[in-house]
Order: sequence, then structure tokens, then C-alpha cells
Amino acid sequence: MATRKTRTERRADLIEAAQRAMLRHGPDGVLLNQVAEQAGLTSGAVLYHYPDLSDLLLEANQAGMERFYSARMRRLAGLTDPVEKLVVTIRSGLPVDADDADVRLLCELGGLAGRNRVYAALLTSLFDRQVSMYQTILETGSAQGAFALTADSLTLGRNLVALEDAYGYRIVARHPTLHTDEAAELILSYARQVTGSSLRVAA
Amino acid sequence: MATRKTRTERRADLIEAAQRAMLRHGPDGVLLNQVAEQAGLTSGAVLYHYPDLSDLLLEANQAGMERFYSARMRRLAGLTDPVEKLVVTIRSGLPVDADDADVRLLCELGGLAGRNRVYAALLTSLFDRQVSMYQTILETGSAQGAFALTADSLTLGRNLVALEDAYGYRIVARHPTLHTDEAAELILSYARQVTGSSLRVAA
DNA sequence: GCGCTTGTTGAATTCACCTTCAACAAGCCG
DNA sequence: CGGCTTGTTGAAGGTGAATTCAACAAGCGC
Repeated sequence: MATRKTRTERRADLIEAAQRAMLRHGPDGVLLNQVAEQAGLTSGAVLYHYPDLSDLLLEANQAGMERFYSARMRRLAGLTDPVEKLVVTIRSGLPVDADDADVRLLCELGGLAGRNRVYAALLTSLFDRQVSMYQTILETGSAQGAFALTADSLTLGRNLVALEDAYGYRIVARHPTLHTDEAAELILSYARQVTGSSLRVAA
Repeated sequence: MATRKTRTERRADLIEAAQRAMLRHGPDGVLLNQVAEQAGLTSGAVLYHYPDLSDLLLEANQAGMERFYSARMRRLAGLTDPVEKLVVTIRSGLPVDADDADVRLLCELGGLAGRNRVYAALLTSLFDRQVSMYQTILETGSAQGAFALTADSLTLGRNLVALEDAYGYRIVARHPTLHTDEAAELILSYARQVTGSSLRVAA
């Protein structure tokens, strides 16, 4: 029997439980009882807080996306060197390993997006925000003379995010030789070329 | 009442029906009756040919992947100019529009791959085969003096396939401004840079 | 045209999940 | 401490899907 919690606490628990359940069973295949099990509750209790399961799943996925995006921004916050910013940001766009929860969830949603307009819109927005993030890094670095960009920042930003995304899928699918380090190096090879920088952090 | 067909014909029908049903309902959410409906049969008839639905789904997805890959190879077959090969191949890796059946199915499977080792292996294999395809194009072009590659062909091939894949997801998710033409141009911008070629087909 | 194999249906069964709800436990506020 | 709100359970009922199977139709070999 689960300990009684306040409305707010329980809703936060349920969002995490829903994320875990979706990782196991997929965002559209997940069952009410599976979420309840992850939360250590009965299905009735879940329904008490979220009368419609799809509302809970949507909130859980939005929360997952925001966590991913804000973690990237937070890592960026302390840095000033454009080269360091770019290198760190490329890393933070990749899953740490094949079991990375945030990226696995994003990949699941990517599949769904073809037939679910809501998730499609959310992912599109996330993509565009990440592109903007890169554009800011690239243009700032360019203005400071650290980068000599070979194309407009929109093109470069889109390609950088695209590479991250695609390698995220490969890593999550457990490619036997293409792990996080290799993926980062592949993206860096592109970044070096289009920034004209060796991307070595100044001493 | 469906007309009676031979074993082979019906199995081919069922594979197509399964593909359509998966496009509507997702590869892991699809129901036996939905496949039957697409085939114009009852669930019993489907089960007669495929006692286990997951076998049918697997065959349908393998068939989808092979069709995608072999269509790319076929488009390549008649060409001799390395520039033309590269340009055509980049195009053939993108969905024609957001409703492109083959790519939509591949995207669905990409999401699944995080928790299904079989589909993960199939997609990994498809990725690697496409990388090899690009490597051949790039190295042949390089040997013929059409390209001056800026990195090893494995790096470039992987990045080209990665870009295709990622933009496939964006297009399928109906990005408002990033359509097939724009995606092709983004990938071409990368290809130009790493081949040192304008990628204009010689007259 | 007869009989056998192959393909298909429709109904019956079973099972899993969702949904609802009456009962009850835990705090909180008077 | 007594009543009220809030959170939770467990069981009951309803629904829908998978599965099984007896019956039947369509062609093929003879």
C-alpha cells in the first residue's frame, strides 16, 4: 500500500512513472496498469489524478523534452569560449549510452510523430529550438573571430542538430561500433570543417 | 467475401496489408483485425497464413527496408558520373513527402529499436549498407578525380546517411519549412564541402 | 464429376484491460 | 476530538481483442 501523498507530489511521481513505463513499453503501447505499477499504485489511483491516460503521457513527454533541452542550456550557461561552447553542446546532444532515458524517449516519439500531430509539433519545436541554440553559438563565435563560417548559420545549425539526432538513434539501437565517442567525433569533423576551427580549447 | 488466392499471392497481399496497417497504427500497436481489414479478410484467414502476427510484421518490415534500399540501388545502377550518382543518391534517401510510406515505416521502426533488438539490428544493418553505398560513390569519384575528399569515406558516408535519416524524421513530422527540397539542399551543402565539388553535373 | 487439399468464414471461448464505485485511511481545520 | 476533504484500494462489470475450431467453398488431380 503506497503512502499517501499530496496532489502535486503524486503528479510528479506519476510523470516519472509514465516515463519509465513508456521506455519499457513504448509511448503509444503503454497501459494504465503499467504506469500504475511503476508508480507503486493501482490503476484507480492513477485515474484519480489523470482521468485520461493520454493527458499524463503527454505531460510526461513534454517534461522529458524540456528536461533534455534545459540540461543542454544549463551546461552551456557557464561557458564563454565559443569553441568550448560548441564542443560541449555537441556532446550534450548525444545520449550518454544506449540506455539514456531522455534520448530513448525522444526516439520513441520520433516514430510516433508520423501519425500524431501533437507529438510531431512538439518535436518540430524542439528541433528548431536546438537549431537556434547552435545558431547563437556559431554567430557569436563568428563575431568574436573564433569561427569562419562556410555557410549561413541556419544551414549549419540544422545540420548539426540533424547529425545529433541521427546518431542518437544509432546509439540507442546499439550500433556495434558507433558509440557516443565515435558519434561526437563524426559531428566534430563536420563542425571543424564548417567553422574553420580546430575546435581545440585555448589553454 | 474475399476471392480465394494461392498461398504465395496471399502472403504478398498480407505483407502489404501489414505495412498499411502499421502506417496507420504503428508497428507495435497494430492489431490483428486491423491487418485483416487492410487485406479484406477476417482475422482467422490472416492467422491461417501467419499463426503469429509478429512474424508477419517482421516480414513486412524487412520487405519495406529491402524495397527502400533496392530502390536506391536501382536508381544508382544506370549512372556513371560520380557527381550525378552522389546527387541522385542524396535525393533517394529522403522521403518524397510527409506521407512517403517507406520512410514513415523506417521512422516508426527507429522508435521501436530502443526496446526491440531485432528491429535494432535490422536498422543498424540498413544504416551500414547505406554507408557502404556512399563510400563506394565517394571513393570511385575520388579515384576518378571528380572529388577531393576532406576526410575518410567512412566518416563522410556516415554523416551523409545520418543527415538523410534525420531530415527524414523532420519531413515525416511535417516541419513547416523544412521540406524535401530544403533537406536535399542542406545535405548537398555538406556534400559540396567535403567533396570539393560544386556537384553540378557536367554537360 | 468425385474426392481431396487449401483457403476462408463466423461463432464460441477466453483473457486482459479499462472503468466505475463503494468503502476506507490519513490528515487538516474547526 | 469530530467532521470533512483528499487520496487510495479492491472488487465488480463491461468491452474488445486474440484464439480456436467446426463448417464450408473453391479449385485441382484423377
